Amino acid sequence: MRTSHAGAATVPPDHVTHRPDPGRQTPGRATGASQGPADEASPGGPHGAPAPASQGARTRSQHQRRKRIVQAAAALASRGGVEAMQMRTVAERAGVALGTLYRYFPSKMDLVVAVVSEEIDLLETSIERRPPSAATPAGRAVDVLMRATRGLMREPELADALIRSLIMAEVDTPFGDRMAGLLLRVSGEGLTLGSATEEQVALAGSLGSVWVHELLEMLRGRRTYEQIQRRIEIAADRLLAGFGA
Amino acid sequence: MRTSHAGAATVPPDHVTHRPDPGRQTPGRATGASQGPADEASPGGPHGAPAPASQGARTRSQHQRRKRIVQAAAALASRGGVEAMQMRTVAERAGVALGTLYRYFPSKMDLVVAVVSEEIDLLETSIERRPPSAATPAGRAVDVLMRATRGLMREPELADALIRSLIMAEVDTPFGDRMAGLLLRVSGEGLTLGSATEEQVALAGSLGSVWVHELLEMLRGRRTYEQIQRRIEIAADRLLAGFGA
DNA sequence: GCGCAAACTAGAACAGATTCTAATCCGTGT
DNA sequence: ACACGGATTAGAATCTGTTCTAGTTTGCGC
Repeated sequence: MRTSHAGAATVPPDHVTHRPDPGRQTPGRATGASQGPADEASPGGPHGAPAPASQGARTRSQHQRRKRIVQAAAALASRGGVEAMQMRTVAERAGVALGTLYRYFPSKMDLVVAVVSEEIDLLETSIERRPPSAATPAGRAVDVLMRATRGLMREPELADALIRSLIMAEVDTPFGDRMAGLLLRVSGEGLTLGSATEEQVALAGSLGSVWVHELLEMLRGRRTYEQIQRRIEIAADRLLAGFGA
Repeated sequence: MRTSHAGAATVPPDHVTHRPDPGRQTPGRATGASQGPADEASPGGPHGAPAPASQGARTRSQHQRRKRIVQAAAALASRGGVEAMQMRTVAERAGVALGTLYRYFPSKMDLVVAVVSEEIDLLETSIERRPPSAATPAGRAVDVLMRATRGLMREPELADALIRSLIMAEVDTPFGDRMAGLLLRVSGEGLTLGSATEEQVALAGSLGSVWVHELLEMLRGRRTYEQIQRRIEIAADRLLAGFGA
């Protein structure tokens, strides 16, 4: 059962799959949610960081371990998709016990999310290094989205896996908001999720969801890169009209 | 392994999950895709109908059987979501053997898709019976989408399950196009997927993906009905501007 | 009435995710 | 140096989707 445990331990509970959990009811043992007295509300760095517990000693090797895990996962996923990224295999490649892997990532989805996070980090870095130069807000947004699209296209297996998981994930880490923020940032001058109007945030979010959808269609083989570009342009032109400073 | 069989048999291969299948490689036995000499390219009615083989005799009881299965599946899903809709259980409730269930629906996803199809049929029927009356194209589209939203909200478990599966499904049955067509129909006078311009189709599709995304957010508990409505209105106003006859 | 092929059935078998167990490690406080 | 608790580990055990097997049933043409 996926009844998420209350994040308790001195470990890096990197999970994100929480959900209201509307009375699941897997027969069999009904382990009451409980276990560790130790508490701590994961400070939550940028992406779900390991969040060292109280002290901070073992943290070092734990960071390494987490890194090895995500790395192994990404490697496996990049060829063969999520299916090839089997928990046993990941654990093996990362040199940790299956149980440990599950301690770091309560579910496969959490692991996938971690990998996706890294990808998004990469995109943001790329954007910083070479900001979109188009004249219009829509143009800049399209630039960013297509850049991301190209990046994902390079490893279709991984992309497919990640995008799907991303959508499926009962993620607490709003990737949607992250993309919306990114789009807002490149669209208007000093726009941010904070300073933008509710309408602007909604519109940026909408563009983001259109992009994800198109991406999905492409991965299904129903869209070519060009078609996506065209569609994103069409949507962006309307959704982001009048966003310029 | 999900290496889809070439649709061969005198049965109702209701599947839809096909995918390029980029070299899967489950170890163990590597059963060569083969088995039935009988062939037949499922005529494919509206939604993936049972598609009787050559004759047409046994079809009757098969229709019943298929109906019982989908019904059982929907019932289970409506309380407990996809997780509660276990293949074994569905087969049991429908009074068929697990093997038979798999003959009708090659994978769980196919079953889910069948259930979703019924839901969409319901929506289309509802629209016909009581067409949206708003004055603007956007208004009518919003009307339709929010009506669908309310319908899905009634059975959150089922909705969640279905929407997710729908997105995930490597469906050959483009639900997206179906929604887009529906939206086009209520937006412009004689608009249809055929008569609309490429841009219009793209825009209707975009609105559809925004809706799905918002729905997903709602199911994740990050949106209220009102928020969705507002966001859909915002997006529709821009995306469907100038759609009137 | 007989024989065949496809559809069905019951149930075993497999695979991969997730959970559980018992024993060992390791860093910290004493 | 010693005890303690959380972190790890190897591996068994569960759970559920999917596949496979062997035997039975059913509709049809002869």
